[in-house]
Amino acid sequence: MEGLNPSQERAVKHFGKPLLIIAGAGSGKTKTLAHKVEFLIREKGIAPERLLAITFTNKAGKEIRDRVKRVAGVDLPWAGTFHSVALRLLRAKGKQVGISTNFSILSEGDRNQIIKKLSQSINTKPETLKNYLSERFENLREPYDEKLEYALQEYLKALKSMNLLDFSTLMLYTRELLLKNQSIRENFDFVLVDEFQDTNTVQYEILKLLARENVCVVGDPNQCIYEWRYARPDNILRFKEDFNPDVIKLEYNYRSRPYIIHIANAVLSASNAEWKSLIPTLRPVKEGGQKPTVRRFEREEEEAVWIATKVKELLQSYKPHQIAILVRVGYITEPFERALAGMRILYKIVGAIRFFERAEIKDVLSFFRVLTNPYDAVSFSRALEVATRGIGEKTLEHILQAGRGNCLAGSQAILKSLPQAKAVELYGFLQKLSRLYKRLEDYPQAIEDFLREIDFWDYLRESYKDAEEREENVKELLRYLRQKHSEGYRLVDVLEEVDFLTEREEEEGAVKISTIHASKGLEFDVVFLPRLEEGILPHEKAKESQEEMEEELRLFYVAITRAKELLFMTYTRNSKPSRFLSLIPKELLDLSAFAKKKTTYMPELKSLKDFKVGDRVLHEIFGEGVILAIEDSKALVEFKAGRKSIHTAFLKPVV
DNA sequence: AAAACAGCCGTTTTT
DNA sequence: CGGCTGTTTT
Ligand SMILES: Nc1ncnc2c1ncn2[C@@H]1O[C@H](COP(=O)(O)OP(=O)(O)OP(=O)(O)O)[C@@H](O)[C@H]1O
Repeated sequence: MEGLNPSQERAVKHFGKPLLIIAGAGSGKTKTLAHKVEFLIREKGIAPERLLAITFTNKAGKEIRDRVKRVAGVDLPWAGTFHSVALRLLRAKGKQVGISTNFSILSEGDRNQIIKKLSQSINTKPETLKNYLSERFENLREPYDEKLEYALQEYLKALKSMNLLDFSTLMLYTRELLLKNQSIRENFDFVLVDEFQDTNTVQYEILKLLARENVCVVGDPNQCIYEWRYARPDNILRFKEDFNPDVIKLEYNYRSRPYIIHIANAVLSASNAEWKSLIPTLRPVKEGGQKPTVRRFEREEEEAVWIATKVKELLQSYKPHQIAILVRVGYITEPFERALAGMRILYKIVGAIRFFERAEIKDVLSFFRVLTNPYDAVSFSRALEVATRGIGEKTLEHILQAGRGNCLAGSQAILKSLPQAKAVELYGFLQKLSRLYKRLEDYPQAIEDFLREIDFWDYLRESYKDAEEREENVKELLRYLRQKHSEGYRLVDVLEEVDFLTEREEEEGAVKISTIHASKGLEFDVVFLPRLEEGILPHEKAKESQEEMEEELRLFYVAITRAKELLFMTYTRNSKPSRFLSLIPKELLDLSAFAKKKTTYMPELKSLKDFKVGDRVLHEIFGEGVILAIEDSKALVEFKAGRKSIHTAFLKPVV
């Protein structure tokens, strides 16, 4: 088995019992999983169509499919996210749980609209209802509030009447289906789950209903960064109890240079997570490398220009797509865009406002959606707004009533009872829609003509200030449709892809600007981490709870461990430097920029925990000890091995 | 009843 | 800056 170390090889060849692979970043988890898929197919005779491989993103799913195709020459139809797998199951067997199988997916934005309306009707904040839905659907909590439960039931009814499913009801009904029809599990001979730390409760229950002995899950709880979305990193602990798996740990990091790994370990040592003892500390395989740099700037423009200059310089030795600027929040990217553009450096933003969530894109797609699912009132409303004048909320209500939810039938039905002007307008629109419908075979051309018929381009110019950019986006969408069409995609396939796809294909020749979240599982030669400031990382909103602060720390860990060769960490004086920076021992950093300016490394910051003189503490290497004195953030500790002065971040309280 | 407009808010992370 | 709300105009 070439290219694998002994532990990885053991994991690949393991068979006959549940397996848990638990390991830190860059230890080859994904690689091992990919090899395991091939091993199962080639050596164990598992039929590819009976192998379920669950990934965190659809992109990762596609990578596995492509790889299996390349290496083993077979298709792997069941590789994808929980959601895409759920979609396929419900399309095939949704009837068994009362779902009509031509349902469409409710987008995030439209979902929020519905939630907002419902929350108004029960006098709560949308946020409260949204959390309630998550508690009930993702976390499988029992009903615990009468009013909210009422709204939830209304929500379910609304979706049902529109023949729509959102991301959480997709999980909900899938679980229901699997509970009802246990034989579905017989369709799969092996189940694998990557990024297991970011699965939530309902997904775990789904896994339990799909898998028995032939199951392998792979994860790193320290890389759980979706707890805010009800991911449960402790599913790993539950898996250990429920499945009694063999456990294989991987400790060698093949990705990063040693300094980077030591920094990542130092950051992690401040975590108080319950699973800490389970995960081996990362050990570098690579050698050499440069110390990661920390720099401070007055303003974000200055920081951006410095980074852009550095990028320019590094482009001599690194490929553009091997350089990434990773940010905590999307809205701080403008200075970097400006600075990079100013230096004629091509860049690509990922994880920003997603292409298919843009208003103008949804405008165009709404016409298709109405035609494939005439009960989709959300899309119909949007379509009316774009293509007609004088037909609004009230008329739509009448339409829905007349058609008992079917927008197209309802429209036909009320034509007679409408004032003439409105009737003419609506009739004209229905005519155009019907012409579009008849030409759906060639949907790219049909929609292009349709858009012209409804004067869509004028509509764009009138409705939006930044019309040019939006025109560009629509043209991009048309190009995308033409490409899909030429690849043999039917319209329904395209709409399905769009529901889950967040990004258009990425360009090879561009530097990446991405959120840290969206960079999960990726790696880059060069990583810049700007704006490492209090309020940004850790984010202001996370400071209220210990759990969220832990997640912020993990986010920093994930960010650091994306880097293979070079890592640059910077902050501006808009705020105090991130407390997480002070977790890193100075010896691991290149701080030369500070030496010149005679500034101290960083202001003293409180560590995540408070210690007093006399506290018993634990250190990873020196063991247990007692604090003799505390100075700033360092503590003088008496260990068996002697007295040491240690940053409190590396100490854990002994209880 | 629908559209246009003006002034307000507050900015996480996304399958 | 963008999205929402309440108000005014058609
Ligand atoms: N045995 C090995 N020999 C050489 N290179 C390896 C080996 N195992 C993994 N690698 C390389 O190490 C890098 C990290 O691997 P991979 O992405 O699979 O790690 P991971 O554990 O999934 O990381 P993360 O948790 O950050 O997603 C990849 O470039 C991979 O090719």
